[in-house]
Amino acid sequence: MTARPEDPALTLTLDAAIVAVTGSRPKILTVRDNKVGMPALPAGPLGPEDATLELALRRWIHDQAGIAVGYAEQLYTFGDLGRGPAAVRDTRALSVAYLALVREEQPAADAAWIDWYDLLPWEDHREGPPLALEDGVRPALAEWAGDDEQRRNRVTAAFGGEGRWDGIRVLDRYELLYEAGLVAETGPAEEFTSASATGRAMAFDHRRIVATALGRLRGKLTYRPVVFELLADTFTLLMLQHTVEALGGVRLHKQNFRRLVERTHLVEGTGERTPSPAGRPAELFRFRSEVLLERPRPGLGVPYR
Amino acid sequence: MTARPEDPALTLTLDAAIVAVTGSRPKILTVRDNKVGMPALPAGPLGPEDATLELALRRWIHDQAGIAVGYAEQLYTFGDLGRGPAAVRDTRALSVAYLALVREEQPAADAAWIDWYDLLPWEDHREGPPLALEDGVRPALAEWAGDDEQRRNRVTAAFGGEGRWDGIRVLDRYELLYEAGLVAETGPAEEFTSASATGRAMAFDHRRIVATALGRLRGKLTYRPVVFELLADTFTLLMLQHTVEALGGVRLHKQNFRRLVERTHLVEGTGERTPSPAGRPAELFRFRSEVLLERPRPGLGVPYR
DNA sequence: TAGGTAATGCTCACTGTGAGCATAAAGAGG
DNA sequence: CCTCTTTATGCTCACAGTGAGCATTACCTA
Repeated sequence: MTARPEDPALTLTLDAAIVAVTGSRPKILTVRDNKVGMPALPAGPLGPEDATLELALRRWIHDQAGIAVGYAEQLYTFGDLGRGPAAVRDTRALSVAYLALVREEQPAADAAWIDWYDLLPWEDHREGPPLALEDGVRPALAEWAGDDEQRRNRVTAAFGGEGRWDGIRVLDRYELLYEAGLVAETGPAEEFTSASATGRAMAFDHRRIVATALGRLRGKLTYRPVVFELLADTFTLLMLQHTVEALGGVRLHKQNFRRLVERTHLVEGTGERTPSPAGRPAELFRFRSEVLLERPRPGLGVPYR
Repeated sequence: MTARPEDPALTLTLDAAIVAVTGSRPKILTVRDNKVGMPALPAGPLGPEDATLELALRRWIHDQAGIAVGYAEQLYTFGDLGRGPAAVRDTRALSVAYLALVREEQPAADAAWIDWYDLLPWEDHREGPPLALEDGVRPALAEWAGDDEQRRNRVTAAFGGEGRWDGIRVLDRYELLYEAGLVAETGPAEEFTSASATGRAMAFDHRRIVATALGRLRGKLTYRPVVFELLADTFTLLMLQHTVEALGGVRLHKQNFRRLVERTHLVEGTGERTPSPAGRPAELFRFRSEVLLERPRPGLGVPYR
């Protein structure tokens, strides 16, 4: 019952969900996979020289895309049989997925930033319950579930009942849609090809990885000040709020958000103010890294009811 | 920038942190590693037939230890150079670690259940701040940090300042102790060999995995009803409380705990009562799985101040 | 029958949070 | 200069959740 290496036919890649927020748009970096013709997550190898997985990730992202990753966090390791490019389908394609945050939408060779609500449209509730959800996904799921109580319960758990929406459960929702054959990756590709109710498809299981990343990020917001990894050094409270809203997929009460941010001492005002395009100019703030020492779990959570 | 398999000298194992709670004792299943002479986590291979990593894990745990795992969750993938058994040190020893929960301390061949506070003594605050922490770890860390503000801050962040203790940060704490050379795995093995202030050593980086598991489990308690995976079908509220306390490493206010459990409708009373060994007999409760449909994030969190 | 040990009920103060109302400080257009 | 528009900012109120205790009830054992 000790370690016993096996399974020689094994390939390993590091996949990265590289996230940036531009204004109110959360973006994710994708490359075009020529074989499949769909956007894919950038992936790189683990070299024999790399001391740790995370260092390997940072190395190849820097080498290949010229991006210096700030925050990085391991997400999940995917290793189902049959995943990965067809070329290696006879072997096991293992991939360790990472979430990486960068401050701006940096230009990268051969790559494109995609709004991740184009990939997961039902996750954006900033303008109220999205049509993609109410008119697209829910009815389709209801039909899929039929009278099967098991299925109905799973739908309820993932997508919530009356007024309930748990922003964290991104992966549950994607997996349910996948199983129900409602995403282009499984279902009838024609019906849902692109930008439809169930979003734009990605290569392999990459959309699952994106869903994992979004869920993890939403969860982490609450107890770690990760938002600031996505913002410039100084920012207005509204910019901060927009960033949190973009990630959480929910709109927040402005005054209460301000109160929360100030009460928790997450930021400190620089004396400066922005030349505002319209309206009263706002003060510029910066992240107070000292909070990390003062409170146990500093963060800017989104209150999902 | 697409997937590009590499690094052929790669071995993969699945390591499992199998957890049970007996009364008020959280336990973890270990095997004896004869090479190193220290307890190790059970590990198994990923076979070519295994459809998913989790199924592989369940398969070999069942085959080797005769244990049927209830809840299982992927924890983290470890792949630093130089980790793993010396025999494979020329290759990369990759290990995908899982957390698994079982209902009772089941007997298993060639394996032993260890109280995990023997491994991480500074994590048990049920009887107040543990001596291992106040008299052992803190002074040693203070000495290690010296005047280095960077180090002092890291100590504060992980171990908390006045009265602050974040139960979740188990891994941060272990890693800091590791880096400070205060655990037997790195430091002078003589001083801290066993049951000392910095706990019992394990083979390889397995104590790191245990720390990851404990941290994850403590976090998950708050928003998923995982405790019930560790309890029998019916239980008294005190048994439930003891289990939560065992995992959280903190004592709870009895009446308030009861109020919380009842208000959230996590359990329902069976009419039955326990023949109590002493005192008034308690009602037996069972988990109400319907909560999963009723509230977005049902759980029994431990309020770390 | 008294004492010990838990289970249960209930109160009170305080904090955090959701929702609004109201005011201040800019730029743009007349 | 005055007014309108657009944000930023201040402040209040009600209410739910939570930490801490006090008090009472129900069994068992000596």
